[in-house]
Amino acid sequence: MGRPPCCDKVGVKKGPWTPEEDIILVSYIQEHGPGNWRAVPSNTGLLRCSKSCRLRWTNYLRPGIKRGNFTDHEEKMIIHLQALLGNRWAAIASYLPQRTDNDIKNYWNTHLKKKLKKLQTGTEGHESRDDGLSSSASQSISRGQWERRLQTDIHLAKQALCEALSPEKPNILPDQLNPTSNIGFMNFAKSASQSSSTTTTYASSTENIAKLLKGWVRNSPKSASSNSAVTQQSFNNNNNFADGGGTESTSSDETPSTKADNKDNNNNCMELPEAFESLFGLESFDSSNSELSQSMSPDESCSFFEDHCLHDCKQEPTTAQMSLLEKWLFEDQQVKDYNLISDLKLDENTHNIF
DNA sequence: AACTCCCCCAACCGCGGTCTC
DNA sequence: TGAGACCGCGGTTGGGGGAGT
Repeated sequence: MGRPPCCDKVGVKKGPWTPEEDIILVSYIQEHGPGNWRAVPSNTGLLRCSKSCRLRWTNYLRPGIKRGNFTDHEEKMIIHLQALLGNRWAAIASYLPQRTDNDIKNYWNTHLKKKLKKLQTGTEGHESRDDGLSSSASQSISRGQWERRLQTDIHLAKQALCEALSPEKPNILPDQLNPTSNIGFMNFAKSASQSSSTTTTYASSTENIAKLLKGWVRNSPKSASSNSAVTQQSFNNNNNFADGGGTESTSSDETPSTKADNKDNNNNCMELPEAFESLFGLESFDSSNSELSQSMSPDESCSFFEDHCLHDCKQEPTTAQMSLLEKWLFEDQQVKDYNLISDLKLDENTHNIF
């Protein structure tokens, strides 16, 4: 193991990206679409490793990233999902499409961990261990307890999915959706301007780059599909919608992930276990939405959304799924929180973890 | 005003998983 | 089938900037 780092070559630049580099990268992606990162440095002349390029794109330059403060809803969702999924930031990020996994991770580490820890020490009246909430919340839950909860979650997810697949279920219009579950594509158009208030001068400039991409995604056929790089982060990466299904890959650039996405997209009619897997494993779930572009205007998003989510196979309710999932997450939250607390307390009692 | 401390977040690192040949 | 290449993820770092003194 221990593959040598990809960036230890002499002459590879590290550190903060400059606007010039960003423009070069964005221009290249505009032309070729994201993916095939290996080729990016050589083709662009950027003195960056492929990884750095990918990271810069996925965490910063790609369209639709919301910056700035997390809403209460996002915060609760993160807390809840973290308790459920652990530190699987990419998975968590798939529920918060405007946020990158890195953002969520940072937010957790810098805010939520402390906040919950404080809350916990406040309610429990004695200090907790110093190993952080993440570990206390997720690691302290014994595997058995976690699995028990998971069983319950599976049941709830199945119920939600059944409801979601029910034909009687009214279509959920995008503007009725919860802002965070709404994949951000409705709000995307606003996001750049909104977020600009919380970003640095340079960040603003990159947002401008992202804004430029708005038009690009709409106009460029190539950008539509390629997406390998963004697939795993799926929801986050809604710039790949243009062909309406991720069915076309960028010529020779089709990557494994692209194929996986296509496969996922073709698996819309899921059996329940798969559906569950999609809900928790997220890949399928994500990819079904990965085409949705945050680069769309709200109106475009609505129509696209309706076109692709409501008529496409039994996939109808991508948003409905999301909505139900959230419903499941939050309407049930009190119960779950109670369970979590109980579990944590149980752990505390039985394992003296705190 | 100068200095120190602390926080935040962009970026890096290393590993595991997957794909290709 | 196995080795190498590539990608994505999660943990960690460190520089910039704000807050406090």
